[in-house]
Amino acid sequence: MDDLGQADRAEPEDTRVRAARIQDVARLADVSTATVSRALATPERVSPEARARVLEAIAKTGYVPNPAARSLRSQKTFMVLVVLPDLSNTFFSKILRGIEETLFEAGYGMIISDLDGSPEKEAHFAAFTAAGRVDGAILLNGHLFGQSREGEGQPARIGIPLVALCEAIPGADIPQIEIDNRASASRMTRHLASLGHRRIAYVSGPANNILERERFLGFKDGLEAAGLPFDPALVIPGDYTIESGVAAGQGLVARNTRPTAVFCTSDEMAIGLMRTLLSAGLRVPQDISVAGFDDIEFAAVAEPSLTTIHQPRRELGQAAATVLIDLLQGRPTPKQIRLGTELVIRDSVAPPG
Amino acid sequence: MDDLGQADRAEPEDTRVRAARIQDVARLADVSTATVSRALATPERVSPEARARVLEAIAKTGYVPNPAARSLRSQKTFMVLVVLPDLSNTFFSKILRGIEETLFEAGYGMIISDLDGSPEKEAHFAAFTAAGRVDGAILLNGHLFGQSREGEGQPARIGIPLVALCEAIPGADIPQIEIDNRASASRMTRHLASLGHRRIAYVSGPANNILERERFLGFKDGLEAAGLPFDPALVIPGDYTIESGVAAGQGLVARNTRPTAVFCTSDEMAIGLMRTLLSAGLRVPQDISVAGFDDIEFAAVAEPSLTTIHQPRRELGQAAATVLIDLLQGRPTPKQIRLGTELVIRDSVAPPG
DNA sequence: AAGTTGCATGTAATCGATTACATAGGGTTG
DNA sequence: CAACCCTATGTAATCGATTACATGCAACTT
Repeated sequence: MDDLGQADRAEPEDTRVRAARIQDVARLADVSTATVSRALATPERVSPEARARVLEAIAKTGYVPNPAARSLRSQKTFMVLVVLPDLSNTFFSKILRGIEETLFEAGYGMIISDLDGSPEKEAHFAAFTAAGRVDGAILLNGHLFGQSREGEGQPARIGIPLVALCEAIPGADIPQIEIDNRASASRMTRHLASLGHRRIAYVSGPANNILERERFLGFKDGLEAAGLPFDPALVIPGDYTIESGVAAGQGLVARNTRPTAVFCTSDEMAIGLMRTLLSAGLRVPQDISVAGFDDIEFAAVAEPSLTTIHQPRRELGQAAATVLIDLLQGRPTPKQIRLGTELVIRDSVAPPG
Repeated sequence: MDDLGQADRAEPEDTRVRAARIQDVARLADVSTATVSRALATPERVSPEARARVLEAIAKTGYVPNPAARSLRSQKTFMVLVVLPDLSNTFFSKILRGIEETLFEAGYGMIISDLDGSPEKEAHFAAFTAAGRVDGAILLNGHLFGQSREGEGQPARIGIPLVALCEAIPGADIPQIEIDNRASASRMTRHLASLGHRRIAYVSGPANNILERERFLGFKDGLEAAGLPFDPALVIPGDYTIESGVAAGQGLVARNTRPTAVFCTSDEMAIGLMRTLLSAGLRVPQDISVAGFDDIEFAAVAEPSLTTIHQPRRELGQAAATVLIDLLQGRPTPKQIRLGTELVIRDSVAPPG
């Protein structure tokens, strides 16, 4: 019966080669499939001789375990979902790299979901995770799946480990990996003030964004620490994109009394804003200082080079992946990790003229 | 026996909720599992009444098919691997977005592999695909898995559909999605020549890179078309990164006779190079013109704004994903797609001073 | 009315691994 | 030497879907 079964499928003269199965390895090594499986998963539980024969057979057949079968039985996928709001944003790419390399070393693959502000996409990926296609997820988008719907702090329960990266998720009982946005924004504001700036404008992120809220608080902290009044007229709405920086710049150019310094809460906005100021004939930093936030690659080669807050993006990604893997493997994890930032002083900020 | 089997696993008072299985749906809808499966896969083969009951049961249970089980049986994963040389490179992010959105609409997920120049990572992902974790792959890295080893045009045979994006893979019998690099480079060269530039430097990509080879041929085509001689002394090595642009700029600054225009084969190099020239007190474009290639987001807001070749990055990604999906679903596909580029004229290029 | 066709559905084999349980054999202990 | 334990290994159930094959029934043909 066994032989018949084997013979049945033994038609290798067919056109294409079928991938080797665990049975093929077992037969070649003259052991059972259980031993093959054990030789790979728990080598210490298999005799050295058997192990050697199995490894040889694996090398000979080029056997690679079928992940679908493995996952079906063990309920593990060795896949992690990374949810982000905008894949084409420069800021995320280095973070992704940090995530990817850490996951890779631990044997996990990375599936990316670019939500792009679409609730249906979000619903799809919620179902996706619920269906057990991934073992865990890293959320860069600032909220849990379906949190908008459910109100409260009780969103659709996803039964897998989650980690929030960069954008902390208020009320969610999951590890948060982030920088201290408030302190960093305060730091930059104080730096500007310490150079003598008294009228400092603030180009914001999107309303309701958690980063924006923190940075805005930090901005006000900084003003207060420097003994400067807060003037709402100096708050310019933005959304972290180059385009919104350009728009903010146009608004500034049109004013008759201008601030002497502008603190943009992303480098992309700062670069877009500088561009607009320069085109209008203003000089940076002589006429107006511009500061950014993030320290993306282009900050150092902008003209003038950009004074900004450095975020350790790669390390943020690595930390998030590490925490998630610890969660997945049942190790204890911290509830919160805060990585330090640095004030990077370049040429776009100077004392007021 | 059936009942016993059911009773066996019916311990729902346990702590966590188990995901609904096809059996749960079948029982609730009072049909067999086969009918549930058919109601989803081939609705026309199920009576309207049964279908309605199944759909209702699915809604009630929140059933989502287990992908591991489905994939084990049907040998399909609905996952696509995207292989790229450097995830943190700005150039790729918009392409990725084009790929992701197209795959998503067709019901496919995207797994990303950042090779980072590591042969072992490449080997890992070759095994990964061979193990059937993905249905197909989009290669942005210019060669097939293991092509370096095997020599010739006969690399380790991966039994799944592949598509090459941006970097054509010579000798590989797979669809290629790309722009006409040679014609585009020629176009830019002729543009510079037409403004009166006679000494045009060329900052190259990495040696042996297929894009580099094509663009270099285009550069020489352009010179020839304009009746200009080719001078090897005006070829400056680069590797598409900002840093190599900076280095190229330093080399230029140190020369006593300089070209009047520099054609950089990536925007990142052009921006790094401009930065260095400006820091050295040279004016762009008055003293020296600088042109780029790619038209990344920052090209328009660089100072001065960058004259470059626009690549339709999102559309490239979409086209590659579309072709791959067609391949996966057995539809006929073109062997090659070439998307058009555009010469974008901005401020970094002017007639020689 | 008997035979044929086709639709809707159910039964059970199957995909390929993991792992609970069973077992054989060697070693240790009293 | 009997009782016991431990190690290495095998047997077979199991994960949850898909799908080949079987079946029952209604409608149609001659």
